[in-house]
Amino acid sequence: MEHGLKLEQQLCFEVYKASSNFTKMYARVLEPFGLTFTQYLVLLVLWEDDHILMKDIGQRLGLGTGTLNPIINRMIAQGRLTKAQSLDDKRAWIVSLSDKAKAEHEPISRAIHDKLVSCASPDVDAVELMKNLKSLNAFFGEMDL
Amino acid sequence: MEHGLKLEQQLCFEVYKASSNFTKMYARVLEPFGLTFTQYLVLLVLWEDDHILMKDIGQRLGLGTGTLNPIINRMIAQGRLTKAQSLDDKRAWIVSLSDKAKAEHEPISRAIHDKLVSCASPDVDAVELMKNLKSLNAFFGEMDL
DNA sequence: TCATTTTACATCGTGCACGATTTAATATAT
DNA sequence: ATATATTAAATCGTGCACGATGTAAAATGA
Repeated sequence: MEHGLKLEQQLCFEVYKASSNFTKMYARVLEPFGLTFTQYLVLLVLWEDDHILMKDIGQRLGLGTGTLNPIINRMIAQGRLTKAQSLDDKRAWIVSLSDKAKAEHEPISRAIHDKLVSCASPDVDAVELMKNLKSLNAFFGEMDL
Repeated sequence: MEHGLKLEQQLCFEVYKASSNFTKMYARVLEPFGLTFTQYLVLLVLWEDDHILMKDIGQRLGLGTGTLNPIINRMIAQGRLTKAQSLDDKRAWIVSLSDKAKAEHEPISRAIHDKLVSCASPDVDAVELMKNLKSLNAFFGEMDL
């Protein structure tokens, strides 16, 4: 059936564009801090739970070691994170926030918040959109096809 | 206000994950054809309108020359596309489908369609989701902040 | 006409994102 | 107890994605 295919094609493309648009918007806000969007996501995780394992960060963000390891290393080089071998399991490494990164929580969150407020659109029902996206992602999570 | 910020943070992340999930799903279907998701998007454009300029492809997909040029070159190397200098404007290059790429339209579309049908979820209201995403992307398109 | 600006494309450097492979540590299963 | 398997990270290669810069062609303007 043509119709169903076409709809789904457009859906994947709209999601693709929305992700690109969000990333660009965040990139502009984060640029003065010397942060990328993905690095910001790592900080979001650690601001919520500090001193966690690489694998736990990867699991929360849906990123593998091939992606996450270089990001963490760059953030260590930036002086934002530290990595320490776990005593319980010598394979595992515990990632922690530096004082600098802790101090950045407030100003960065404010910068993002200010941007979102200044952009608020009445045409976009964020609550409804979130609900649909969560269903979609939950669905993807369960199917591993 | 904390609440508004938190919602938007989650929204950008849900969009980010949804895009990643779609890309992975499409990648698996396209892998037997030796195509990436982005290359498939280029084909979607050309299957609709053949013999168009680089800049028009870039505009439709929201990609700049730094991204698009290497993709087009790889697809030329694959024998899927050809590029010819425009006679009207010697700066511009016209991209066209090879016979191979035209012949692939049907089997690739069917493979994608079969995958989507086999995955159809009653929990996801695709129509509603599309509507919200289109509003969101239209909004991004108008603000260039 | 001729200098200036704009446009279309090419190139470069950085940073994801992914799958595949490797290495070391731990768990398991005889 | 020891071979096997699994796990946590690191590494590698490919392919986006983006901004910045370069180049040539075309459009603009005094």
